[in-house]
Amino acid sequence: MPKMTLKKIASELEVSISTVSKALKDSHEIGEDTRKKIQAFAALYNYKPNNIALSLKNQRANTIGIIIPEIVHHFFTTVIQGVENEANKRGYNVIIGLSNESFEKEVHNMETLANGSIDGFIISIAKETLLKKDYHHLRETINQGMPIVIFDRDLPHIDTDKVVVDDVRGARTAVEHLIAQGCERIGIISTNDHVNVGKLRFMGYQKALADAGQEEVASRILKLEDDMDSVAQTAALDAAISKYLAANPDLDAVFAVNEIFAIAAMNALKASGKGVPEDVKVIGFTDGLLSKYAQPALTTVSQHGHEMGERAAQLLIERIENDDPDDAYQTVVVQTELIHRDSTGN
Amino acid sequence: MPKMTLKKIASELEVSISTVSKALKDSHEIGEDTRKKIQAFAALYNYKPNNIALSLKNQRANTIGIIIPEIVHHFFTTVIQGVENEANKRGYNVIIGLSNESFEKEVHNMETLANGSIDGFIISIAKETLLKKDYHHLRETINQGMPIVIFDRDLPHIDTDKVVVDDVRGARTAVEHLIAQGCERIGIISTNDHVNVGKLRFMGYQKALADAGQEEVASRILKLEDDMDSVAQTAALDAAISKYLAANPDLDAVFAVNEIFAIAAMNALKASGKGVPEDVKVIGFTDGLLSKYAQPALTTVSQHGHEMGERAAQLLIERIENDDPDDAYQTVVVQTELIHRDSTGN
DNA sequence: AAGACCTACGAAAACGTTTGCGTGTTGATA
DNA sequence: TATCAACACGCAAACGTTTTCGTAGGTCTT
Repeated sequence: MPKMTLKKIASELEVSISTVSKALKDSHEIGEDTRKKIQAFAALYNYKPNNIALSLKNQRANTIGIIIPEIVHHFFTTVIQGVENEANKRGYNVIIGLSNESFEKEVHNMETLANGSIDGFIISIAKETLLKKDYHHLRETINQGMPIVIFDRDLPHIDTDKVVVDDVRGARTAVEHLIAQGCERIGIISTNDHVNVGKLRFMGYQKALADAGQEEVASRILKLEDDMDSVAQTAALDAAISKYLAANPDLDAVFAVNEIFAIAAMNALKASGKGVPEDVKVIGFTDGLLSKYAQPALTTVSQHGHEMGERAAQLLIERIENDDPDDAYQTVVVQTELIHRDSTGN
Repeated sequence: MPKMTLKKIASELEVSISTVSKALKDSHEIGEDTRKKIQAFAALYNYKPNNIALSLKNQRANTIGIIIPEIVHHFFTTVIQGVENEANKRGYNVIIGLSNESFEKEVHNMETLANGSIDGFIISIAKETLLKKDYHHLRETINQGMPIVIFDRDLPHIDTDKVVVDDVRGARTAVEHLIAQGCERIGIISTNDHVNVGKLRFMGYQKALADAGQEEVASRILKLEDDMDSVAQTAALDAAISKYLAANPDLDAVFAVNEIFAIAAMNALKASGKGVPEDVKVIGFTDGLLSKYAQPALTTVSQHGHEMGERAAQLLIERIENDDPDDAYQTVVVQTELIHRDSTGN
C-alpha cells in the first residue's frame, strides 16, 4: 500500500477532499457518521499528511539548517546534539551541511538550503571564510528575511543573533588557576591569530599573566598553523612541540588552546622525562574524550557545546516564530567551566 | 528584498508565469529579447527556485535521512561524513535524526521524516530496538515504498539494502595477529551478547583461538554491560577491568571490542606495573582519536566509517533513482583493516 | 406556507513550480 | 488573396494541503 493522500481517501469514500481534511481535524462542520468513517479509513491506511505540501502551504518548513566546518569533531557534535534536542522538542527537524572549512562549500550549502527547505540557519563560520573575510552570503541570506544564529566563531561585522563562548575569560581562568598553584613560568601553545578563538584565548593568557604581575616571555609563546590539530599533521605537531619544550626547559606549566595540542604536549613532556603534574602542569581547552581518558586525565576548559546548541536553537526558533523585525538581536555568552582533573594536581 | 518567485517576476515584467519559467530554462519557445530581459531581471534579484515547490511537483525531496543512535561518537560521525560527501556530490541534502538509542525516538523520527521530507533512510538501529526486536516501523516504511539502507548493526530479519562491517573477520584478524606475535594467553573484553557487534567480535576471537589450537579459558572472557563505554560509567568500567586483570595476572594480550575498553585496559595495566606492549599487548576496535593519541598508540581494527557512509549513500540513491522493485537487495560488506601501532609492538 | 436558519458538505483559491497544449500574430508561400 | 507554418507567448493542470465561502436540503418559526 503506497502512501495515502487526502485525494485518494476522498475518491475512495466518495466525498470531497475538503470533507476529508476537515473530518481528520475533527471539525464539527462534518457530520459525526461521515467523520468517524473517514477517520477510521485514514487510520486503517495509516494516513499522514504530506510534509512538503504543508510546508508549501504554510510557507514554513519546520526545519532548521546547521552548517558546521567539520563533523568528526567532538565540540561540534555536542552542539548538534543540543540543537537537535531543542529543535525536536519544538517540532523542528534538523538538516546538516558541512562546509569542511571551505568558503565555497559554505556558500553552496547555504544557497541550496535557503530556498524554502529550511526556516533559518545555525552556523559556525569556516576558517577559509574567516580568512577571506567575505560574508556576502550571510548578508544576503539575512536580507532575504531568513534568520541566522552564528555560534562559536564570532563575527563582529555581522549583525544577527549569536551564541559565543567567552574565550578570553575561559583562558584567563585556566591560567589563573595555574598561577594560583604556584606556577611562574607558564607557556602557551596557540594558533595563528587569524583564527579568532586562538587569538582570544591568547589574550586571556596575557591578561592573567599581567594581572598576576608575571612578565610575558616571547620564547614561551608557541603559535602553530591552525591545521596542526589534524591527524595528518601529528608528526609535524610533535616535532614542533618537542622543539618548543626543549627551548623552554624551565616551564612549570603549559596552557594549550585545544585538546590535541595539550595531549601532544603532555606526551612530549613525559617522553622527555618530566612528570605531569609534578614537574609541569598542563591545561587544555575543549572538553573531549581525549581529555577524559588521557593519562593523567587532562584539566581542561569546557565550552558546554550542548548548551550552546540549545541556546542557539532557542534563539533561532524564537526568531522564526515571532517574526518581529525590530526585536533586537541578542548575543548569548555561554560561560566556560574549568574541569579539574589530574594534569594540574589538585 | 524578500524572496523572488516566478509570479513576482511575471507581474513585474508583465508576462505570464510560464513565460518566465521557460525563459529561465533558456527555452527556445521564448523570444530572445524577452528571454534576456527575464534572465537579467532574475539575476538582478537573485531568483532561486523554491525547493519545496519543486519537491511537491517532482514528488521527490532530493534529501536523504540518516538516523543514528548517537552523534557524539567518532564512528558515527565518520559515517555521516561519508554520507554527506556522496549525497552532496549527487545533489542530495542530508537530514539527521538522533534516536539516542531509544526505540520511541527512533520510531518518532522515522514517522516525522517519512512523509515527503525525504526520499529514503540510512539507519543504524538503536540498541533498545534491537532488544525489543520490534521492527514494525522499518517494515511499514519499506512497504510504503520508501527505500532504507541499514548500516553497522545488521538486522537479519529485515530484507533491504545493507552496509555492514565484517565484525567476525575483523576480530579474528586482530586476534590472529596477537597469536602470530607469540601470545598464548589472550583475554577479551566484550559486551553482552544482545549487542550484535559484541557477539560477532567475540565469535571472531573464538574462531582465531580455535584455529590456532588455543583453548578458550572462561576467566579470560569479560562481558560488560553495553553502556559501560559511556563517560558516566568510567569509574565502574575501571573497577570491572581492574578486577578482571587481577584475576588474570598471566595474560599476555588483551583484545577489546571497542576503543574505550581498550584504553581503560591499557591504563589499568600500566597502573598495575605492566608494560604495554612488552608485557601485555593490546588491540582495540574502532579507530578513533583515542587510539591515535593514546600512549602507547593503540593498535586497532578500523571500520572505515567514511567508506561505509559513502557506500550506503550510493546504495540508497541508486535505489531512489532507478525505482526498480525487482532489483535485488544488496549487502555490502566493508572490510576492516588492522592498524598497526605501538600497543602491539611491531 | 413562507421566510429564516441550521446542518453538512463541496468548490475553489492559494502556496511555487513545470509543462503540454492552445492561440494570436506574423511572414511566407502558392 | 487565401493558406499555412513558424514564432512567441499564455492557459491550465498537477503535486497535497488548508481554509474561506457558497449552497443544497432540511427544520423551525410564526
